[in-house]
Amino acid sequence: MLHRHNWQSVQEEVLRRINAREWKPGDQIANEADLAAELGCARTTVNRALREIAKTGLLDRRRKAGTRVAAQPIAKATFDISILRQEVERRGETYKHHLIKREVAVPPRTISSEMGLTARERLLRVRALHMANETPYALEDRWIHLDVVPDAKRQSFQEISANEWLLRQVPYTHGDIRFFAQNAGESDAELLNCPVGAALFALDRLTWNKAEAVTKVRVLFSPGYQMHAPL
Amino acid sequence: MLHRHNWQSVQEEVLRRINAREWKPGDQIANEADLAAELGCARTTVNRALREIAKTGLLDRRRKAGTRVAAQPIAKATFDISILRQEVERRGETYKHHLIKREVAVPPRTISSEMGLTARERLLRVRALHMANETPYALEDRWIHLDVVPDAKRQSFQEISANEWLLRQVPYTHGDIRFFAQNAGESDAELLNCPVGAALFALDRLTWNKAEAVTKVRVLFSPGYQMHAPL
DNA sequence: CAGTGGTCTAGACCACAGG
DNA sequence: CTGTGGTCTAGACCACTGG
Repeated sequence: MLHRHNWQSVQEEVLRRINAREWKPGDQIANEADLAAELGCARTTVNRALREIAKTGLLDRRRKAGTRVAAQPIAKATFDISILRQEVERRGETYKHHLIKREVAVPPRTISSEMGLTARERLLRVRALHMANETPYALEDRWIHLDVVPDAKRQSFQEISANEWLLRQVPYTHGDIRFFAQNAGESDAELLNCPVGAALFALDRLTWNKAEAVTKVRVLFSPGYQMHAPL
Repeated sequence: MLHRHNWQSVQEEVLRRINAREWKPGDQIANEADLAAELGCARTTVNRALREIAKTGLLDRRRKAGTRVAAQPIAKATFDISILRQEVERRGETYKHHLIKREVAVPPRTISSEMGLTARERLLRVRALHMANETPYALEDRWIHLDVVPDAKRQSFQEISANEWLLRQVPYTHGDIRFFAQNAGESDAELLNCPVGAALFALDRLTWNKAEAVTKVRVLFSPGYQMHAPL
């Protein structure tokens, strides 16, 4: 083994050994210094390679305990969650959106408690239908916390969708996203032009700016929608 | 601005500036050397901080062109895809699984073409029901390429599920995962103990070892299942 | 307490791509 | 051609934690 002088080739070599079962699940592998000596590079380089592998879940690293091949590999899939318009246009289709409703209202209890608000607080609700090539693509139902995003009052969300406006204009610190399946209700079915009861892919997304909830959105996708990622 | 001597605090400071719109979407920011001088640390440290931010999609970096705040932030959500047993047990529930079928058969055309096989090649098919606290959790329908995983012939998959055995024993180089929604068919409904037509969260997963397909699996989850991730 | 990973530093060279 | 990020190196100190 000679001259692994960059971290990618060190990574390749380590992955090869794991793959070939030279290092088996649960095994402790050589420490960074030894591995660096063996491969003929600096410890920093080995560190980089192993750190990146550990992030994928294939290695388990702890000070003093050393580095081990994960006994139970956990696959991590990373999905890009972009603006709906981009998603449609990247597929070479024509994007449009229609505003269905825009009102200030008191949300259901479940929403206000998720967002950490009092039960009576009024939020801006925006519903919109996103289209790809003139056919329904996704149905957006959003609640916006006006105390956090006062500018939203002055936005009609006709020219630009709430989805796009918020992502562009409003910073957030963290959030949470959930994927699930849901049967189309009557109004969903009508808007998405699909049978009542059709299985719809859905997501709920809640974003925060520090301790304050910014917006909560549910998106229902037309039947046939798939979300995919490399593994 | 003094003494940002570790990459996490450099990262915090950069994120703060983006968040506070001191650096706006599309703006080019200071180069690494200048930033290092300003913050009082080595360039390497700034590099680490910016590299990590760029991986989340919030910065766009190119040699010579410099570093810019992403004009259209793309959120990346990372999901842990673990063994079903672990998923159940982590929720504090009791896991069991039942083998429904184990046979060698010719798969449908769609499967064999996805896996890059000739239409007549025979694969091992395993269907199993995964249970949490004695109630159905997920239904697994799997095809295994026996040329790549000959050991699978000797496994009954009664003691250990195919899901777990493969992830533990069989290495793969890459794969692809898809999430979607699907209405429960009659046999799905019977096995999962849910109404026919219920919206089920589903995933298809195809894994490869270099150029050879290892296994293709479809998992249907019981109604109510959610997959979530931080953002 | 001592072994291991985590990180920082200063300096260097290189690869890429903008102008 | 030249500015920028990408990386490597040797050496150092530190933080954590297992034994």
